[in-house]
Amino acid sequence: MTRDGAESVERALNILRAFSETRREMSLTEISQSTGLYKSTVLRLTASLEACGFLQRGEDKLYRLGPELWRLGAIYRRGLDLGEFIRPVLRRLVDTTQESVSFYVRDGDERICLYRQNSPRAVRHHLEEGERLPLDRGAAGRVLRAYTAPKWPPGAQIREDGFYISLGERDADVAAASVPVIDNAGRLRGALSVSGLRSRFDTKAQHLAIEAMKMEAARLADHLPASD
Amino acid sequence: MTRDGAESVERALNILRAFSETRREMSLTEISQSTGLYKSTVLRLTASLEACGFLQRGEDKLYRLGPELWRLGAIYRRGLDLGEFIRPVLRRLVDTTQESVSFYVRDGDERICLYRQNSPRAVRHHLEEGERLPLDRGAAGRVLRAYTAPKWPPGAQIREDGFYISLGERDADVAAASVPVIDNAGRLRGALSVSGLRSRFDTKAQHLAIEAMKMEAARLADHLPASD
DNA sequence: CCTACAGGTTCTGTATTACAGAACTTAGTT
DNA sequence: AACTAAGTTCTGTAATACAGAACCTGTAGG
Repeated sequence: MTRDGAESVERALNILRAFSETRREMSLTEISQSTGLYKSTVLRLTASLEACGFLQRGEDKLYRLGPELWRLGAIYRRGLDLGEFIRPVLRRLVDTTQESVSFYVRDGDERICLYRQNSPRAVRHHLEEGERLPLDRGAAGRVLRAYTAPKWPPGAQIREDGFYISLGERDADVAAASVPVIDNAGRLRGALSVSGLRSRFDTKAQHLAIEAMKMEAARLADHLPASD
Repeated sequence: MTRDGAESVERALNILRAFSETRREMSLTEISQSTGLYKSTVLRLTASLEACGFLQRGEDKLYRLGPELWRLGAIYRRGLDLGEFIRPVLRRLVDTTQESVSFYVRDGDERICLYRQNSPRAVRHHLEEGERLPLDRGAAGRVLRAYTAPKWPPGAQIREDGFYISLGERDADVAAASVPVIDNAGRLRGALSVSGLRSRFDTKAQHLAIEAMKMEAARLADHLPASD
């Protein structure tokens, strides 16, 4: 029994959460192994998920995520109102820096990578859209925190600089630089981040990335639609 | 008790489904009214939804959809692999026709509007992405059925024509034209559809829309990434 | 300042449900 | 034909989720 909720609901949601970019389809047995639930339990829970449009089961017996997630994900995304403007920016930044570029927003004590454009280079920092990362580590995390928690002591310096560079904070081989995206109403909408191999991301590359992101962030400020 | 599934799971999923483009946030009482559940039941089910990232509750006590839906919706969308290619097409078709343009896929006995670009005109056919519509009515529904149910008698003529025009099939004032999008492997990927006021959508406008959609569909065929 | 109302939260007895897990079915492989 | 693995069905029972009353809190109006 869960502390406040409904155990069977969380079991069903954990079935959904077992899907990922690399696990877009799963058999009954794979779901059972992944979630630790008995197959008969999985069968019963997936029947409800299918009935409500959250899962689909093909004639091959494999389960895939269902269209209701698209609809709800689109509602969530439109609440954010950003993709249309952010994606082209990320592409231009990849062209300029030749490194991977992301856009993050804060969610509680974490940050979420909403949009991502990976570097064309074979050796690159890999990350998936939708992934959650800590707030207290990594360039984008610190930038988001600096602009959303005014009383956080290190935030003053970050706001003064207007950017943050992390060298191996989350992963020893990865370096990243990040700048905030603030709209014309003065509200933080998220953080842009360029990340790549630390050995490549020298002072010159850092400077180039920061200037390019600052320019794009300023452009975005003029174009972002007002949020609610 | 549900026939095959878990009743509490379906209740929780119905809470999620109560959200829409026009109801992006709801109070506890609104969710209770919308779903017909007791407030204490809603409180318990939403606790699980929040714990798993499917809902968020602000300090204003309002519930909003959570980031896990973005992540799962993105997985679903990337499974489809289309948005990147379809959206620019829809914009060009809106420019050409000055009417609303959609892209649909079949899902069981329904079709889903995956992507949508509305007409800039004040009076226009409105629809939301993610919405489900019948398969047996409306231009896109018939096109999808013609290419996915070879034995459906009216399908032969539609395949021969390569398009379908509906005049007031779903809504008396709305007319639509639709063409299939078939990739280079010969697989149907969905249907493009232009829709607008019937009084405006005369023979000339229909012809223009169909030719423009056919051209775009042919271009898409060369660019669509292979699906699984 | 007091009262009323509406929304949100807590609590609990009990009927109902979801589960574990065995047994069975089906399909594929050797 | 035998074996294995995945999927499906079944059921006794422990555990759960629920209804709905009671309570709490904040706001508005008199």
